[in-house]
Amino acid sequence: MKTYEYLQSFGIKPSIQRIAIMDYLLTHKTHPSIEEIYSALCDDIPTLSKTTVYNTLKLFVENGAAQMLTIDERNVNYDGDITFHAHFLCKKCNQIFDLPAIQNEEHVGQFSLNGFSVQEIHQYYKGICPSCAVSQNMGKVYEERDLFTN
Amino acid sequence: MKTYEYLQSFGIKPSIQRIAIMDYLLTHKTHPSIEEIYSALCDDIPTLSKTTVYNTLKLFVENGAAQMLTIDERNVNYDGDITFHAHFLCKKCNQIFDLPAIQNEEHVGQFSLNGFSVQEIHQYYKGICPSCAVSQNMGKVYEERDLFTN
DNA sequence: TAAACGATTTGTAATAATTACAAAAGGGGA
DNA sequence: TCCCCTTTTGTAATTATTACAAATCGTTTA
Repeated sequence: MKTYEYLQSFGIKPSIQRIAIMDYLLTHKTHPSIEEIYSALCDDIPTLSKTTVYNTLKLFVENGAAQMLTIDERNVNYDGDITFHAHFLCKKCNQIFDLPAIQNEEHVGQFSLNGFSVQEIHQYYKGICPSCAVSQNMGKVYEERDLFTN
Repeated sequence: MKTYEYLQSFGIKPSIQRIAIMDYLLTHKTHPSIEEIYSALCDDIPTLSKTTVYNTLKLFVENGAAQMLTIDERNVNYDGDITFHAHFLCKKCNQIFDLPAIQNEEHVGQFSLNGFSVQEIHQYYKGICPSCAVSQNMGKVYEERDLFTN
């Protein structure tokens, strides 16, 4: 499906900017921030305003075409993948990764939990990602070697 | 246990400010923001600086005496309850509530998931809380009545 | 084709949260 | 009391986000 049709399927009227932003979300699984999207698209759309990126992503979220992640305390991130999955934030490189969610049968649509009307579920993990764990261990190795060389 | 002993049990050297902030966290289950804590304690400690509140909560989190919640995109919130539980953010009143977590056996301590070294798990729900749901329905009732009175 | 209208985009300015940093204050031990 | 280290404080800077009005765009209508 073409991106402008995809937007229309969420009731969103397509525009150059909206198509470009949704395209970016669908082809970059990096859970980008506003800044990342803005910087990346500035080359193609030199007149692009950061306000447009804010407005557009707000529109996408309101229409269910994207989800907003609040895993990183520094800024908000966006995900064009609206299927149910968990996210992992590496405390070292600040990258966000997809992980399978702890399944519970109730995750489809709106449901009630202890009297609370739940519209969204977010499962966030924080820690160290595999590649940062490697460089962390390399650091340890260097430290140990230093014990001998000193 | 007195609060200064509680802090010491996490390796935190007590001070007037640290005790007051931890006391606030332990007696207010509102998941307060920096601003809420600062405003509340200004009466008792008139010289209190907001920077101290930031520094202190960072220290608490680093020492495992409190947890930082990133459920609200507007600001960070803190929780003195360090037991494993989920959180619910009401999109209407922006209050945060405790809910039981989806249990998974791995939630104790650090563990590995798909090669990712997990140090923290957060389960966030977003939607409408019971009391806001009531006022929302009342709004509907008023609207319906207006259909007749107009 | 041009005028008109509503929706979208843009740029700037304001707001709000957070961080950086250096000076001041506090709290023991010698 | 002096000294040293830690903690606190205040201010300024930075950053993310929002508000808002002007400009632009697209489409419809005359």
